[in-house]
Amino acid sequence: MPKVTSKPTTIEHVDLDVLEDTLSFYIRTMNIAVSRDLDARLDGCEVARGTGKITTLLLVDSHPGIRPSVIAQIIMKDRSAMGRLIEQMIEHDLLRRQTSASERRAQELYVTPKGAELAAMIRPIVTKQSKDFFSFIAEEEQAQVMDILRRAYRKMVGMTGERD
Amino acid sequence: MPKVTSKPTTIEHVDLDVLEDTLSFYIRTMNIAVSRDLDARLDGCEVARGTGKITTLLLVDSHPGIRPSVIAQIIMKDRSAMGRLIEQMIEHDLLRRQTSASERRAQELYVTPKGAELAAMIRPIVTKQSKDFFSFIAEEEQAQVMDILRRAYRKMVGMTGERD
DNA sequence: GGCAAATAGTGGACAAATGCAACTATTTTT
DNA sequence: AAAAATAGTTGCATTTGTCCACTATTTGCC
Repeated sequence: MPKVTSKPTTIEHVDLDVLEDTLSFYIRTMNIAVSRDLDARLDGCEVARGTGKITTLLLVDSHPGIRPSVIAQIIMKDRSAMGRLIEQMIEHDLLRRQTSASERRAQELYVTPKGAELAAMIRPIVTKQSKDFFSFIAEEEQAQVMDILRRAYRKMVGMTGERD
Repeated sequence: MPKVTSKPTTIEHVDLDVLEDTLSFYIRTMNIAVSRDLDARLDGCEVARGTGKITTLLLVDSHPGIRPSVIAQIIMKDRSAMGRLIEQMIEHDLLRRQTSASERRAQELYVTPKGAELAAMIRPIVTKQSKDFFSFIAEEEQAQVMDILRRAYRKMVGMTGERD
């Protein structure tokens, strides 16, 4: 039974119905905002727009030889979307691809010099953007949210938490 | 300086570079997952796919006469995107539109009987989906995250926190 | 009163992203 | 040796978002 209010003409008189208490609503909405902001800061940077490019670049940079399918799992894309993303980044001369010697079905990804340079440039930007964007949340609370979401994420993608 | 690990073939040996500590990464990633899950549950429901339809329906239902532009602010879309969304929902006979008597530039939105019915059906689904999806996070922590994100969201869209 | 600026909504064009399903190549199972 | 699983590719249809220009109405100012 929704509480009914009439003809609100400004946002201040609106309540969000059940969405008010729905975590998914806030995740979905904050996503739009934070993504937009990030795109704005990375404007022209060859890795703007859409989730994935940044993660892919950083991941390949710090895990030379990593496979597309592994990245796909991490960013939750299907293989075809992943393939296109990589194709795009190869055309931009950020990545290089070679089929694995041991597993000739699979590929190994490497950054190009240009890719490495961009990764180095982007790393601090991404970190700063997140901090800045959420700056109206206290550091402590940011950490808290992140900690919780990190655990959720890890369970979801099946990371066990062990490092190598 | 990224820590370099070589050729990971499974997700368990991957660390996320700086993204590991980047709140925006988790928001963006969880968004993909939660949206997909929601779409799956609402399959066929006329309001699946993409942020906005659900929020719009619930909002119009609980605020009869609300304006498109107000909803646009809430879900962070531009007016043209909002217009198309509404158009679509009108075609599906979920909403009804009439120009405001006092402000002939503006419109007032109302749910149709079918829209009201759908809203009633959807409300519990949305709530449950969020709870279920995040069920591997303790209730308490869910509430904590939600509380923080809610405040962030409100600041962002310029809600002052007063209710009507 | 009348003109300029702001606000609400519409419409078109265009570039991307997404998801699905079919297809090849390689490896593993049985 | 055949069947099933895995990695990646390709094509297609759908959706989405964005940008920009355009109309209508209202408001503010001179």
